[in-house]
Amino acid sequence: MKLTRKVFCDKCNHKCDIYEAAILTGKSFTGAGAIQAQFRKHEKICKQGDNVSHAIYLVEGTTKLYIEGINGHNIILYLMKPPSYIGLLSFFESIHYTYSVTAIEDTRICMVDLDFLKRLYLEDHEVLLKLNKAFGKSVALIMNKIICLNQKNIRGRIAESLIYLAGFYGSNEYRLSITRKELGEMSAISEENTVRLLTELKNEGIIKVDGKNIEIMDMTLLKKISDLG
Amino acid sequence: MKLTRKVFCDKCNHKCDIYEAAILTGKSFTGAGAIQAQFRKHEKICKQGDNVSHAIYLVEGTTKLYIEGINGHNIILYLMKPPSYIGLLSFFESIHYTYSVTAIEDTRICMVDLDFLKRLYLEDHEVLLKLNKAFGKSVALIMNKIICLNQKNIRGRIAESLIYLAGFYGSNEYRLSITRKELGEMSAISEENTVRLLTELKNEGIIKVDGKNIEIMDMTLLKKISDLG
DNA sequence: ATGTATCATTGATTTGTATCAACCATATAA
DNA sequence: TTATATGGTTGATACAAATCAATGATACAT
Repeated sequence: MKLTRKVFCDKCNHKCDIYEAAILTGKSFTGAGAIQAQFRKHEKICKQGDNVSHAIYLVEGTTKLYIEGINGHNIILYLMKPPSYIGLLSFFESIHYTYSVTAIEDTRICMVDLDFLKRLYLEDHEVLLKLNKAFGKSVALIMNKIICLNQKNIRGRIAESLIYLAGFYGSNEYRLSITRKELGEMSAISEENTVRLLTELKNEGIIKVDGKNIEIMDMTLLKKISDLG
Repeated sequence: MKLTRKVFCDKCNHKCDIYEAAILTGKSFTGAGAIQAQFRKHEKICKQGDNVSHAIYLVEGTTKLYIEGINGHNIILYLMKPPSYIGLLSFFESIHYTYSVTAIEDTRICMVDLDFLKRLYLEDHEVLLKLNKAFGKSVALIMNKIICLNQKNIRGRIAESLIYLAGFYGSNEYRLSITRKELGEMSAISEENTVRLLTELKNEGIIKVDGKNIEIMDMTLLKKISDLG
């Protein structure tokens, strides 16, 4: 593998440490067509409709991946934490992003030049299989989302989102890194109804809510609510 | 390329003519891990949840690709006509189908063994790029669908479906190969409201409806209805 | 310390859309 | 030939969820 081009981060001017590319390939090598960048909370990492020039890889922080809909009405498909490929779904069509990604925490990313990545996967098919696998996972998620949003009532939808978040944070007790409005956007519910449902579930003793802190008290019941929709 | 395994169709016992695999690769070669099968109208070609063992390629006929939702309530993502890869979206995750495909006309398909296809794309990267491209296109379509179904009213949704069908059939005047119920499933509308909307648009002179025959009279207006949602 | 934006909450009202019910037309099977 | 299923249509009704409106809480900037 003779990929020796050294590059520097265009934002912070730090040399990219390449370990992200190493993760991508499963190999270690020196020098790569990769640059590093940082984003602060609320900053947009990639924008729906923009040209895709890099494969973006999340190194640190949390982001939301969402579709920008009609008059500022978004749908959040999922949250992302490292390690994950941000630019993935669009990499394969390699024209325009079909979604946007915004940092919900301060974030560090690694941008791998698409041409470079193509060379990578021509030389190493493992890269490709990894990408494919992650890709397929996203698609499965999206399919489920379509059904959820269209066929469950708002109670079932928010239950599903709360369960998803428990998985995302790795615990039934977590501190939300998103606002009520965003929780609504995950479930295609208005902000007001999102709040109402949270207090409703709280009053039923299914969850505990204290500001941003959520605790799922009765996961079995919550799952049932999600399933019956 | 030494892919010489000859196979026969498991349904009709005819030898597969391999031209589909040739299309897949852009090359012609003799013998392949591909079998051919036929399906009649209403027959299911692949089923959501089933194992993915072959890449399925549509050779003749028309199919619908849909997600099976809660209590028999489906959402049709799009229709397919040849040439197109049916098993595509799930090939990359290569575990289970995340959707179902059913013939809406008598259909002929070619099933390419996944292991065979993997060998193909290890040997020829063009195959992969083609698959990726088609894949990306599907994803773009799905993203749009999510927004459409969630943020447009039923009038905007059916307008979008009618426009989509015009593109699919290649003319503003076409004969529906799907029922009213299925037209509704394309737009996540109940069958009853689908019918109501069709007659409504007819009475407004925007479309002509005569049984299965649809003609879009005022495409500009229909587009506006679709856009304003 | 005061103003301003963001975020959260609750109640009242409206409306879009599904559902229910009945009926007709046509094709297919017994 | 009469059944029986499938597809299409229309009207009346019910309800889920968005929207509107008002208000409080918290954080942030000047």
